[in-house]
Amino acid sequence: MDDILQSEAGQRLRSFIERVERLEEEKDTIARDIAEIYKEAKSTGFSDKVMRRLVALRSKDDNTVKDEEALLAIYKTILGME
Amino acid sequence: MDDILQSEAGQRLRSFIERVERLEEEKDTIARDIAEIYKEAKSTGFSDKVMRRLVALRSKDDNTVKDEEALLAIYKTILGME
Amino acid sequence: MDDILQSEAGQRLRSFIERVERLEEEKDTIARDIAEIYKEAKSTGFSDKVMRRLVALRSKDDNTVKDEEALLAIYKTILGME
Amino acid sequence: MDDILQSEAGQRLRSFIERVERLEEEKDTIARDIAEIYKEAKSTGFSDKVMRRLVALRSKDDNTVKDEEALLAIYKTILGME
DNA sequence: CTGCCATTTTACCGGC
DNA sequence: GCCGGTAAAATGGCAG
Repeated sequence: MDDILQSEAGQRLRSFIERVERLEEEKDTIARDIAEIYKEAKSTGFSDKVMRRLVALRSKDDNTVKDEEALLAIYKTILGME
Repeated sequence: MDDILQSEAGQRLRSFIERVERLEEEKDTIARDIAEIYKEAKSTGFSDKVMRRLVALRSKDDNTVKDEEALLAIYKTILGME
Repeated sequence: MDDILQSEAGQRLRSFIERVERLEEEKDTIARDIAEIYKEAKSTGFSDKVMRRLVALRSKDDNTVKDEEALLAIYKTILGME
Repeated sequence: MDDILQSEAGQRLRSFIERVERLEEEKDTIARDIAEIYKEAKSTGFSDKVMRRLVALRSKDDNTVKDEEALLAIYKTILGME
């Protein structure tokens, strides 16, 4: 079994996994930080839900957003949702 | 409208949003890095899918995993899944 | 082992699992049907993405929707997104 | 505006949406039924979490599962996870 | 280019 | 009322 653990392949796999794990940890930390901010904002009276929508919105191409909104409005009209 | 933009609340909201956006950017970068590693590993002959499962597995509490596995085995037996 | 398979508990577990599986199957069938409709709609020129938003919208309480939209508009103003 | 509401396209859109909504309703009902079963099973002493894993497991192709498990075991060995 | 699969994100619904 | 976990939805990447 030693030969497997010490093998080229084994060392490569181990390296890949460890690199991923380190990055995952960083990612989780950041995700937690983001959650913290929303929480803080919420406790100040802002809606975290709406803030999330806002952030998502800002990250998208402007024209795409406009187009979709326009289409949505049309569909609403067709369905009589004024 | 200037009063809204300049208001305490306005400045706080702006600050929250900008902090989130900065962190989101970092998170995306890391996510890309992780994807890169899996891709590289895959091109070396490893299964990225199984590697992902492995990473997920290692991130969980050992006893919890053991307990669930044990229970799962029992249920399988009961159902005749060998 | 026969005693486990034949036990009260075993029979109950089996029954639970089988009932779930039957329902899951039905659920999947319906999900597929829904996907079909969106696909058909898309091929007729409608945007499936916008249609999904529309359906989601209609399933929510009107006031909730209105309130969120209003808040979003306010936040946009604060951030100078016209 | 009447022409839009009465138009071919309008009627088609309306029909699509309504069909989707009807199916979504059915889907929700079934989902509720499934939740009920798990709840009942749990109150009888079974782990709903493990039962869910079991159901998921059974819904997958046997060989795929076997192959992945085998590979996972190999990777674990390589990493010295007993 | 389209459909499929996996991942991520969001919403929901329990328990505490 | 908050938080955790769970299920659903949406997005993005991959293969055919």
